[in-house]
Amino acid sequence: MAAMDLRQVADAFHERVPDLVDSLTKQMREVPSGSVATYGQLAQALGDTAASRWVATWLLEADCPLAEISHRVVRSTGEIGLHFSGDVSEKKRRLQNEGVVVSGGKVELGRFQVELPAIQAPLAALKAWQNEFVCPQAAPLDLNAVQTIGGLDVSYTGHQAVAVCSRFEADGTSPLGHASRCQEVRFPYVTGYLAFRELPLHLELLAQMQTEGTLPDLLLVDGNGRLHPRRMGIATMLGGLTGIPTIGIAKKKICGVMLADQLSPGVWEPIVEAKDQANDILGYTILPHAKTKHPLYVSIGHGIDSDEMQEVVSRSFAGHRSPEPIYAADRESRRIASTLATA
DNA sequence: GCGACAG
DNA sequence: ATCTTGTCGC
Repeated sequence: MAAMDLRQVADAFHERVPDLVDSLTKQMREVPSGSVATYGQLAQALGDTAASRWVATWLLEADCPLAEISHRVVRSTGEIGLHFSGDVSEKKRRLQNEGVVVSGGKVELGRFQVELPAIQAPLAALKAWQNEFVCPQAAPLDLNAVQTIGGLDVSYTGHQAVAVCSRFEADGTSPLGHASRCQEVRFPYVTGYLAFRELPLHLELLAQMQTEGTLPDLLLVDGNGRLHPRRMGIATMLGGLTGIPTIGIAKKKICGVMLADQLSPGVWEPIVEAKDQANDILGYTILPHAKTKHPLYVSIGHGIDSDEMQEVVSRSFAGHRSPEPIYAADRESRRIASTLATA
């Protein structure tokens, strides 16, 4: 594939990422005094109930611009839930002041729940993007032609994020150095949408590396690839956007089930959507070594097949839970993030 | 009560 | 991911 201009790819992607805080703010204006909405209802209005936890935690943040009306958002059970002041009775007081009846710690939703007007649902649009995204045809990977492998990870200090790409030789365990990029992050973490939070960083970093001539031939990405509710995890989207072969490496399972009953150190076990779909392998789980009880979840990103993926990841293990490129990127990004903490 | 889902 | 003390083990 002809080399992509990653500067342009990064700009185009950034352009398409919506501002969820803006959308939530607009929705909250539709919840008047004397009525309530639920966390899930607001998330659904944004396009996916998967965002309900983010809605709840965002409204609890001390510096949230919506704090003064956050008492109007309650749980789907009618329980009033938590309040940013740290005092639940304060939330109850505010609700009662606005005419909302709270009895037994609960609000009668049938009587007080607001009806939200259907508007632009940013998460629904992103979900559609994931479903429709087609990775450009990639040339078959020649593992012997791979010179360098990169590990990509991100650490945070508040809303400041630090992305690091750790470069390694093709053996997967010989370090060559790091490249890093710091940036403000607005998009929240919502299960299934990690790409929209972290890809802007990764793409900026890779565009920078392309300029320096240090772009790796293969990338290990923190997060999933095909092992994703819509088969479009961050590793897959990154590979499709850049044309660089990618592998997704996750420490926790996002979906699917393991076919086998047991896990043995060093053995790759397929993950499928359900046990009656054994022919459609989404990814693999593996215990890197006998010392760990917690497995890794590895899946194809883009431009590489399962055998090659297992070969590359297996030879990148060196005593840590994660493959060395990911482990190194994790440590370096945390180091830099801790540097920014008091700055 | 059960299930639990990347960073 | 981050917030956090001590504690167990190489």
